[in-house]
Amino acid sequence: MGIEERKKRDKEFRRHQIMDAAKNIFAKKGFSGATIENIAEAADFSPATIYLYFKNKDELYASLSLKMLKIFVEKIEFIGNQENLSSQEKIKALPKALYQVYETDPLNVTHLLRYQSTEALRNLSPELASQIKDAAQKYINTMVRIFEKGVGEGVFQDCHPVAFADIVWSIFAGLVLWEDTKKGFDPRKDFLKPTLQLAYDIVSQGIKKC
Amino acid sequence: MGIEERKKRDKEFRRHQIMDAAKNIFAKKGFSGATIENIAEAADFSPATIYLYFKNKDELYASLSLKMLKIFVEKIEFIGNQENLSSQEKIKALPKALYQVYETDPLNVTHLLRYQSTEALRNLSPELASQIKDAAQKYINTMVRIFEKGVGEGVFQDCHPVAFADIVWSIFAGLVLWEDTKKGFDPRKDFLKPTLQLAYDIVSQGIKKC
Amino acid sequence: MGIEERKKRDKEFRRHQIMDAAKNIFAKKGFSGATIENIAEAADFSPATIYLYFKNKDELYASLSLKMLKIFVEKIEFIGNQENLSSQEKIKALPKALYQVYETDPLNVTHLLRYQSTEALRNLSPELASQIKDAAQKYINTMVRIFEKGVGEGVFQDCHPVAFADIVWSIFAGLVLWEDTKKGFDPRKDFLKPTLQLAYDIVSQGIKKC
Amino acid sequence: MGIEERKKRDKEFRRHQIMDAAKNIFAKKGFSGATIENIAEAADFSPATIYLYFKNKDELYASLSLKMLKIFVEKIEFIGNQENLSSQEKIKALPKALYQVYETDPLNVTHLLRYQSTEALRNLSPELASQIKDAAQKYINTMVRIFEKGVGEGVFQDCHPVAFADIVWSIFAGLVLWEDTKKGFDPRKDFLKPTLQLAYDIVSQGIKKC
DNA sequence: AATGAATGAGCATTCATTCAT
DNA sequence: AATGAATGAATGCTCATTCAT
Repeated sequence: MGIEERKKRDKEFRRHQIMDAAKNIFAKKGFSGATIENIAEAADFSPATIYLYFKNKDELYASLSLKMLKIFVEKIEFIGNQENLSSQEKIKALPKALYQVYETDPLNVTHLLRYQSTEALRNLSPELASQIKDAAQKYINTMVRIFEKGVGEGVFQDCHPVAFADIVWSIFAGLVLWEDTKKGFDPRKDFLKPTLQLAYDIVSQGIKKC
Repeated sequence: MGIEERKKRDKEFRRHQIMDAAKNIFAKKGFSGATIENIAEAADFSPATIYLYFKNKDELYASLSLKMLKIFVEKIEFIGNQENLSSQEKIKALPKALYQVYETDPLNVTHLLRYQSTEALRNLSPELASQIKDAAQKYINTMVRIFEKGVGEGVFQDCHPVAFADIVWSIFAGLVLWEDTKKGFDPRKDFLKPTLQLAYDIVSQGIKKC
Repeated sequence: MGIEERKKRDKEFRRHQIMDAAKNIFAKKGFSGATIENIAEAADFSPATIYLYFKNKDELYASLSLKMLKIFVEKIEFIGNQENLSSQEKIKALPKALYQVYETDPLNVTHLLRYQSTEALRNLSPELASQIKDAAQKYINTMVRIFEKGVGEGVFQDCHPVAFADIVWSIFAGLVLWEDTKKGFDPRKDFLKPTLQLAYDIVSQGIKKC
Repeated sequence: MGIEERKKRDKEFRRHQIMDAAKNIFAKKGFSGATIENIAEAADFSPATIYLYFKNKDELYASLSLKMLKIFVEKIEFIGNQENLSSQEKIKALPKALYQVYETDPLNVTHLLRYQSTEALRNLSPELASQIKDAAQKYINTMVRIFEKGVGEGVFQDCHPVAFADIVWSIFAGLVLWEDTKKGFDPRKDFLKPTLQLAYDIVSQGIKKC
């Protein structure tokens, strides 16, 4: 009993060891720049061992994405579940929450957002693909719920709630990537935080029922 | 003299021949999926010839991006210059204009937006890099001008104009990529146009001075 | 004692379990196409377990060959021992007998004949190698006896009996492989049986003393 | 004109350079033992260059086989065309001719015969496959012609001529492989030549009309 | 101007085999 | 006896890029 469990935990632990290493390497070198050997080395394993834990490079990368995605979803759900916040306040809470996740690991967040849907994410095992889809769906559901409540309360204008959820996410993704682009030209500049703030201010203002 | 000019025109013509071919191949196969040989073949040249016109694969790709970017800038400038439109109307004109460009060549636009700032765009020749920077700057200038005019007229709330320009662009980029992602899961769905519309409606509403 | 024996039998049983599985996998995928993992799975063991019963992949393969070889030898010896057959008739009985074995498991017979002496069969453990050699020797002895009897009786021409044994075997091997080759070009054709018949008719005619 | 031709010849020359190198490496290490790198090195080229001349390892190997096959076919056709030989004599001339080719390059002949129809020879480009098929067909045609002439003249017994051609080839192939096997057990022994002789003596005797 | 020819450098993945448990 | 876990070693093939002609 104890043995079984310990083995399982060990295995899970090593899986994470690999994912951690991969996270760093991918962030540093990009998806195609990173080699399995790099990752293996960083994880203190042999390349072949990586394949005991992940079907292939794509799935390893996708696992990382999924993990990140889940963190985002959690954050959003947390906001959605806060009974003491008004719908307005929930929208206003978004930029801070999203930025917090971004801050944890800027490179990987940027990466996730950029490669949201590259070839790398096609050809995944069905389970992984559906897990990713689930996470995305959860996000949408939460955002829709927040929005519809506001509409029901008469504080938000009535419009397509899923489209709204899309917009909220896209603003975040778009800004992260765009700021990244700009940083490419001039590395000193980093206005992501205030710009995010502004963007969601505008949005929350823009959906208000006058 | 005439000869000189003809030569130049010829050269420019062949450059475009290559870019056209490249555009299709990149769109079809993605950046790393496309090979110089593919492109050369499509352009009816030998691979080596490509290098007479472009320093390397990255620059070829970046040239394409630049071209697309210029089209966007043009469109935006055109809106900015329309004297008969109010500041409000100019903002409202954005989604249609941007979507029009998108429609021209969805794959390449998506591609441009995704790889805005990948490694591919580092290591460019200084000229090309600065040309891209210029185009981006032009876009920002135009958008800033539109916005500041509205602020001056008291119809827009006062906030950082460059941040506003960033947001406007990011919404577009973000939505295009996100819709592309969603299409990856369910190819039938394509709500880019109405969602863009809604997004800019919200924005134009959100920056209005009450 | 009883326990000892039971253990031995069990072990032998599992050995055969593996060999059976291996036979199928090798036949289906060829020697290099087959993986120990494939075989282990088919035998309901883990790969590591295979190595408790066979030194390595080569030996596992060779064990199979040996088994097949023994079947051939048996058949030939059976013919050799039939007192009621004349030397002539014994030669004439060969094609049917050989074909019968072939029929049992065409893929594995073909395989055995093709890889009779590949690298796979070098590096064997001495015991296995000598067992294979023994089987081959037995075959030769039997064939030589048959032939020499015929010579002694004055019905066969006098020639080198071992060479004769070699020829008899080679015709069989050669035809099996050649028919296999031809089947590669046109899978419908399969004339092995009549061609074997004809070949041994010619031989038995050819060695007759006029 | 001269330039074109010289280029072509050069190219052909390098192709042969590679084939020569490959021949040696394949013979020394076997098909799967040989690596492209080995071959490239032996041919004084880079691995990538090999692929300019051959689609892949399989085709390179098959080209070698084809070459060898053509030599065999030539030899046989030469015999078939010799007007001054009787049908009997033609059959009797076979072992010497076949052995002569064998002697040129025993390793490769053995190899060809062993892998006549391995996976390596599947997946070939249609041209190459058909060339090989053609060569085989030519051999059969020649042998059939020889045999049928003998039948027509009343010196050979009447039997299926293609089967006869198959047998003739199979005896050669079978004996070469079998002698190779035996050499594996005891390298000193090499009785291929006399055994071939004997085999075809038996055959020519066996098909004679009494 | 154009290109045929050549290549260096790179890389995901496979698998037989070992060994601690 | 059985195996889960780990790995060393191996390799065809691709492709951007260069350069002599």
